[in-house]
Amino acid sequence: MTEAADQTKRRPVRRSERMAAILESLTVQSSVEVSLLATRFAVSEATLRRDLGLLEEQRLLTRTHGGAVAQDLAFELPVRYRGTQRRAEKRAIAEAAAAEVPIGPHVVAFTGGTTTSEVARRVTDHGELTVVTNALNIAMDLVLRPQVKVIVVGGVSRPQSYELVGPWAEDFIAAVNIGTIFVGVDGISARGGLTTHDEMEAATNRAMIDRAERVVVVADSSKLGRVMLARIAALDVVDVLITDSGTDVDDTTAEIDAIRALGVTVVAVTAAPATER
Amino acid sequence: MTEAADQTKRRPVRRSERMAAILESLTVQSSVEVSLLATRFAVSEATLRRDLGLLEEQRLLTRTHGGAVAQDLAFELPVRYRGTQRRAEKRAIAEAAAAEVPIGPHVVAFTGGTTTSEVARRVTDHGELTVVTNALNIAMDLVLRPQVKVIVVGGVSRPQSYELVGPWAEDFIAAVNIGTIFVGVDGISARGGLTTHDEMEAATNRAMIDRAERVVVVADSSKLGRVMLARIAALDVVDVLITDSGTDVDDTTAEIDAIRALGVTVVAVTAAPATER
DNA sequence: TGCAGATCGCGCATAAACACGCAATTCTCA
DNA sequence: TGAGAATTGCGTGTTTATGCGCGATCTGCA
Repeated sequence: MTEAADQTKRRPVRRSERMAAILESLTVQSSVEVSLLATRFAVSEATLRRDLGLLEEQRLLTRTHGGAVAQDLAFELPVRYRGTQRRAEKRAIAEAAAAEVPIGPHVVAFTGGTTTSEVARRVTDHGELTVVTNALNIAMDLVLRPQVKVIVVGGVSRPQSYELVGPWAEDFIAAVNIGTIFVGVDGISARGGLTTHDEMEAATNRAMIDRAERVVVVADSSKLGRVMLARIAALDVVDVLITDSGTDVDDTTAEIDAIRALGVTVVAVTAAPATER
Repeated sequence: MTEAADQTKRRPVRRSERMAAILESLTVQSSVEVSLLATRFAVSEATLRRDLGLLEEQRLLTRTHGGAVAQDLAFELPVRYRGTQRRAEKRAIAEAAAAEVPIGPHVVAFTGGTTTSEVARRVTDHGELTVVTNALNIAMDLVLRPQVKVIVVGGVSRPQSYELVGPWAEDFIAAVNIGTIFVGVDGISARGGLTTHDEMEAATNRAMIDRAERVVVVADSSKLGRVMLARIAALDVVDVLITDSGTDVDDTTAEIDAIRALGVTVVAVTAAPATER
């Protein structure tokens, strides 16, 4: 498990990598030591203390004498540390999703999730937009872009997910009209519809969908056929599903066909090959 | 338009290709180095930094020293948007502000600003709290803490300031009850009251103040006696002002006395013993 | 409680990485 | 073919990351 398997890097490891590695260690180990980390990364202990200090400042761990221990929250890493999985797929999906947004002024909405975050970044490259979202991380990303007007749906934040949910969120949403919404889900299937693991999130996402003219679901192929606890909506509200043609072709295509049969336009992208064009 | 005309390319490696390749590396690698990329593409490091700069501008990655990391695992300090000015003062003010919050469950609110952001961090070190804020950066910071319940006021984000404002924000606020609110201002004076440079912000802040039982203003001494365009409220709504005893003692104390005369409890902290650089 | 050793925080020095402006080159388009 | 724009490399001064050494602080043990 400890792929701390020393690569015997003569060269010291850069700060960003060190910090990521430290956090990852803490998800399996619950505590780390300054001296060991210093050896592992081939840097001085002073430098390592600085790293730990920075991480502590962000509340991602707690310093102790001789090292650091995990913060409760470090077990469920926030979005930005979870993103490494299926990144190529997400990116390809995001490219395709950008094509769903018409040129010119338009109101686009995003629910939370790593895939939707990626989509949000791509989509907002293309001109002036108004964006509605209940995901804090997406809002933070977009707020710096002058050509994008960002409307954040108020509400209560579920820890671990940057999403704002609850009755306040739903009241807020009722006052907004959305052109195209990009929905991230934990599961999508012909039988189960759109599902997610959290019931509050499901209700809020449903409210947003109800206010949208056009519903686009973005989900990598691992979500296909999966059914989670909370149902967001049935598939008949969905206009388009953008996914990737995963590796296990059998199940994937079967499920895609079933979804198509329900009237959903399915776009299956191929995750980035060696190079594009 | 530039890269649309992607025709024959036999020269080294062009910018658009480099950028595509960099992004692709990041889908597999999570971090890249300037020096290695420069070698790989046979261009100078200066050019590569420019590439990375452009990509960062589009939020497709995050620069680090010596390279870049994929966007979703960038760890930056949320409150970066106004450097290190008067950091010692803000810190000292934040310490004092933490004392204003009673032990035990309590609803605390924060408006936007660098000082309030610092206060929010300190205050939430001390146990269980419910936090209401219209500042995206504060929300992002606190959402990581399991012991804090974060309620974000929905609304439209003003560019450059992470603050959510507007009529939607005010409607939202009307449904919330606040115990103690920490207000950041651009100016505070006996004559002008609490002021800020943006009128939307002023209205939203005012709405939050109206819902609070206790109003604490946090402002470093450079704000004392200043009057900006938009008035948030008169001083009679303020219970406490926390500031620092600045360098030019004459003006500062005069203004503080005037504010005290209006019934405001003024706490003037001394900026950190540590040297400021 | 008091002591020894480990750990820490902090300031300083150094080297790497950086941003910026300028000039030379290459490319685009008419 | 030539003018204008974009791209690139280099040199400048500035910022950032790192390692070392000092005195202060903490941990563990008697």
